[in-house]
Parts: sequence; C-alpha cells; structure tokens
Amino acid sequence: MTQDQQQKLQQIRHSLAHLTVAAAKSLWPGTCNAIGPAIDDGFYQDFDFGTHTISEKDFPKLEKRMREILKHWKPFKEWEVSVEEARKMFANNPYKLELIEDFATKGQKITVNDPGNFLDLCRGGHSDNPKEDMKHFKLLSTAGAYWRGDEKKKMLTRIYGTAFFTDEDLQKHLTMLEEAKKRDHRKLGVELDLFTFSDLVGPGLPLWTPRGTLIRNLLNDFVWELRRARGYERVTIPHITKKDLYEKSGHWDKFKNELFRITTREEHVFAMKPMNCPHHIQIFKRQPHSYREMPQRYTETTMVYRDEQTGELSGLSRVRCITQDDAHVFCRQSQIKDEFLKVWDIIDAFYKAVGFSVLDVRLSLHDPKHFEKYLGTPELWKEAEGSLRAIATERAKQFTEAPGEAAFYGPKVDFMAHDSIGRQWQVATIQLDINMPERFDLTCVNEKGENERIVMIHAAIMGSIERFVSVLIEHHAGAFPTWLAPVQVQVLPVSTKHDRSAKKLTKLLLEAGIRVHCDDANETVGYKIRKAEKQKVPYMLVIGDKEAKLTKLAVRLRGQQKTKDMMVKKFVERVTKEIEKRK
RNA sequence: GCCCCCUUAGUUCAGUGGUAGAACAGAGGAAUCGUAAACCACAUACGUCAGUUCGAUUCUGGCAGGGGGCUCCA
Repeated sequence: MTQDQQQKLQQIRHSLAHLTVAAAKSLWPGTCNAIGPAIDDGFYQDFDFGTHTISEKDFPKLEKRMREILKHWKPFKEWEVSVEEARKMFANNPYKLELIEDFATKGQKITVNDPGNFLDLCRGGHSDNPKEDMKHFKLLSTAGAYWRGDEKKKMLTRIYGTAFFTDEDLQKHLTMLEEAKKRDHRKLGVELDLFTFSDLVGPGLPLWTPRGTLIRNLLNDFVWELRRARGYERVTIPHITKKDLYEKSGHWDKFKNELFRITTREEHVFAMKPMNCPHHIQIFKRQPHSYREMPQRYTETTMVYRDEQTGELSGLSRVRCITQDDAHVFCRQSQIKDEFLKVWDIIDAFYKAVGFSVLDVRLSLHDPKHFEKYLGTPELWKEAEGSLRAIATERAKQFTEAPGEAAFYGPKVDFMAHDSIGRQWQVATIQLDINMPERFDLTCVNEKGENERIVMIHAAIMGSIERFVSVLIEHHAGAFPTWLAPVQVQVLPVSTKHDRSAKKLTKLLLEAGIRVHCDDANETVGYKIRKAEKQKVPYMLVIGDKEAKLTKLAVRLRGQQKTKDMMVKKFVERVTKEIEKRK
C-alpha cells in the first residue's frame, strides 16, 4: 500500500469513529463521546453511556443505524471555531469541554466538522466520499478504557471496529482474526495437552503436563548447549530472600507492588524473587576476582514470581510465575562487545532452530524526559547507550531505536520475531547493566592490582519460557518442528494381527533415539490417523500386511494425504538427521 | 484493580421456575478394518455462597474462575 492509500484508509477509519458516535447518539440519547482515533488495523471510539450499558449484542442494531445514517452523509466539512463557540457547541459533553480547555491553554486551533447533520469536535482528516468509501466496516468488540488512559479517571466504554477499501479486504481481515483464534495457545494448549490451570492453585499459575514439560526441557537444553559452548556455567539460587537484598538493589522500591511478600513467624519480611540478578550478584561477590578469570558467566533457568493484577493475566502470555532462561555475565568494560556478540550468536542459532527466520532488532534507550525512572547518571547512560549502538551498527543488518524502552538499570538490545500470520513479538533481550555493579560495588582486580569497576550483561534467550511457548504454539499452529514434537513418530498397526510387527518397529525406533508411540488401540486405521493428525505428530508409520516383514514402510507425513514408501533404515536416518539439524 | 461479557460432563455445545440432552474423549462390548473418526451400549455436569419463591440449574446479588480490553489523543 502506498502512503497515500494508507492515509486515505486512516481517514476512512477515523470517519467511521464519527459514524459510530452519530449512530450511538441517535439510539441512546444522552450518550457522550470521548476520543475516537484510527488505529493500526481499524479504529475505536470511547463513550460514556451514562447509566445505560451496551455490549456486543447491541452491535447489529448499532451497525444498522450506522448504515442508515451513512446514506445521508456528504463529504466532511471542516472549519475553525473560537473557544467560546466550541464551549457552547459541546456544552453537554464534559470530555469535549475538557479537551477544549486543554487546547485553549495550549493556544491550539479548535476545529469542528460535519458530514451532514452531525457536528463533532475533531482535528480533521476525514473521508471525502463517505457514502462509498465507508461502506466496508464491522464493529468487533467492546472494552473498558480509562478516560485519557488514567486509572484514576472514569472508565469509559470503548467500541472497536475495523474498515477496509473493499469488502474482500474486510473479509480477508476477518478470516485472519479467525485463524488467530484457531491458533490461540490457550485452546491448542488444552488440545495438545501441554499445560493446565487449576482453580485451587490460582490464576496465572500454569501447571505443565508431561508433554508440555518435555517441550520446555527440550528448548531449555538447547539453550544450555549453546551457552555451554561459550563458557557459561550453571548456578542455583533459592526462590526467596530477605527484603534487604532488594532494598540494596533498588527493586524493593521499583517493584513494591509486584512483589509477593512473606512474613516469617518471627516477623521477618521475605519476598519471592521477581528476578535473579541480585542473587547471582551475591554468588559473584563471594570472593575477589582477578581480571584473569573475567568474564564470569552464570546461567540458570528458574522461576520468578510477580504479583500481577488479576485482570492482566492471560493464558501463558501473562502469568504470575515466569520461568526465565536467565544469564548474567560479569565482565570488564573492554569485554562488553565480545560478550554481547556471543549472546547474539546464541540468539541467531536458537531462533533459526525454532522456526523464526527473521528477527528485528531494537535498541531500547532511556527516556530523557523522565530520567527519574532510571538508576544512575546521564553520563553513565550516554556511554552505555553509545557502546550498544556501536555493537548494533556492526552486527545488525538494520535496527530501530526506541527511547523509553530501556530497563531501569540500563539500555538493551531487544529482538522481535514475526510469526506466521504476521504478528510481531518481543522475544530475546540482551541488557547492559551499569547500575547494579555500582550499587553492589562489583569489581575485579586488574593488571595494576587496582579494583576495577565491572559491568553486568543480562541475557535471556527465550525470556519467559511461558510466553515463548505461547508464541511458538501460535506460530506453528501447534505443529512443532520434529525436534520439538512431544511424539515424533506414531506407529499405526492396521489391525490387531499387526501389533507384533508394530511393537517391534517401535522398539527399533526407540533404540534409535526417536520419541515414538505405538497406537495399538483396537480401532480403524482411519481413526488412528485422525488421532495422530490432531496431535500434530510429524510422522505416521502404517503397518499392515504389506509392511509386516519390516523391510518397507508406508510413511505418512503430518498434514499430507499421500503416503510414501521408505526402507526402515532410511527412515531412521532421515528422522535422526532432521532432529539433529533441529530444523 | 477497573469496565463489559461469560460459566451446564474431561472438551465442545443444547435446554428448562418443578433438578437436564447430545457429540467427542473415557471405561465396556462388537468388528479385525489400508490413510481424518463416530456400530452397540455404560458412566459422568447445572462454578460457589446467599436472597426471592411452595419450589432455583433457570430470576437477583456477593464471591471465584474465564474472555475482550484499559492514552497508536479532539
């Protein structure tokens, strides 16, 4: 889409927000409209319906009225008005009045518009042919949203909708939403039996089944393998700590509300760890370090606990216990680049193996307007950000810079993956930490015998395993690459008289290191195939009279109708190769 | 936390002011089957606590759990 077209679509969508208002006001007099912008894939409009509540059930009625009103709409007229005029025009809409006062104090122009018998306050940018251009729309959902995003202010009702140039585009978009729903990890997670929740355990606390645990461990083992090759060592820490540790690290203050606290019977205050760095720092600090033993690279896959608001919880994407594949590198200034690039190598290798070919790189910097959110001095930050920028420039094909996205202790490089239906997810991260080393006085003894300040690098490859698995499930629609599939090969005897041959074959494959399952249920072949397809097993081996001698196999691939004949030996070689390549 | 919606079997859904019906899954049979199941028959559910009522799974409210969201500004 050209920029012009994109702008035009934005105008159409924004105009539809106005249309929603016009229709809502005519259906429910007394309705006040707040803001209604175009957004990435549609638009929304905020309302105050007073005591009346509306829901998705009202959409057919609302859409119908919208279409009726649209018939009488002409190209939008836009003109400027004075503050007094504006106050008069919107006297019974407190939200518009608040905005008008804002604009007045800032000295901004005030404009209104009218597409035909419907006046609204708006900065402009509307459809110039409403009757034709605005036809292809649909209302999607309602939501609560705070006035101006401030949770201390009133909760408004937000209506989301979308619109496109043509009906085909609209239908395509709706189909995509359906597809996303089908891939929803919460649904697939149940179907594939990967994880579950229990009301007794609580929301946001997933329980991993044998299959789910298998996948977690496979992923984690792979990360460990990549790290071990680069000099990392594993450490282990307890999951609780005295509050003193977080007072010193600064987390107590920053994460007060999210900490799970524990008071002992002797009235000492402990906290569940919300992160691992302060613990790992204590391991580093157990003894003085010579420059000769730097860097020290600690890694540990472990859970952290955060008291998220219940409304924020969602499936695996937002949980209260997060498994991090965490690593902390304690190194000298001069070693930052090498260590960063090592992590970068791991990230590249890992994401290729799990099926994400493209990773976007984002340099996350501090927000200069709100320096109070960060630890340290502006000078320290400038230097740290400079070195990350240099590394990213050298290593990344291209990258974007995002002020305000840094961690509170330092800038970072974030990696974003694109999934198979075009969504973007933040996944891995490498963070430079200049502040914890100051706070905890971390040093090494350098060549001159002096204590030299060191830096820390925080590096998570998957980040949160929960979130990562949710992204992975949705990306592959549950059909994992062979190396990750809980069951890689399903053996299907045609009838019970083939069970013996099937078991023999299963044993053969098991010995070759393949995760194989023999479906010896007393059912038809068609039924067994259906079961294996639903479980997204990559390979199915059908054993009947023709194959009973185990020289040749009928191999059926996941998602494909055709079968292929193959020798047993060749099949084992092929699958083994596929698993080893992690492709 | 806040706003709106939802909660019936393990899962997906139907239904009623007089305590419920199905499909798949499960256990049991029959059949011994060649590339996406469903031949027979069995068991299993109204989230929870109150209120209204002669009577509540159904109506009302609290609680719990789930879903859509919570500044891409007029």
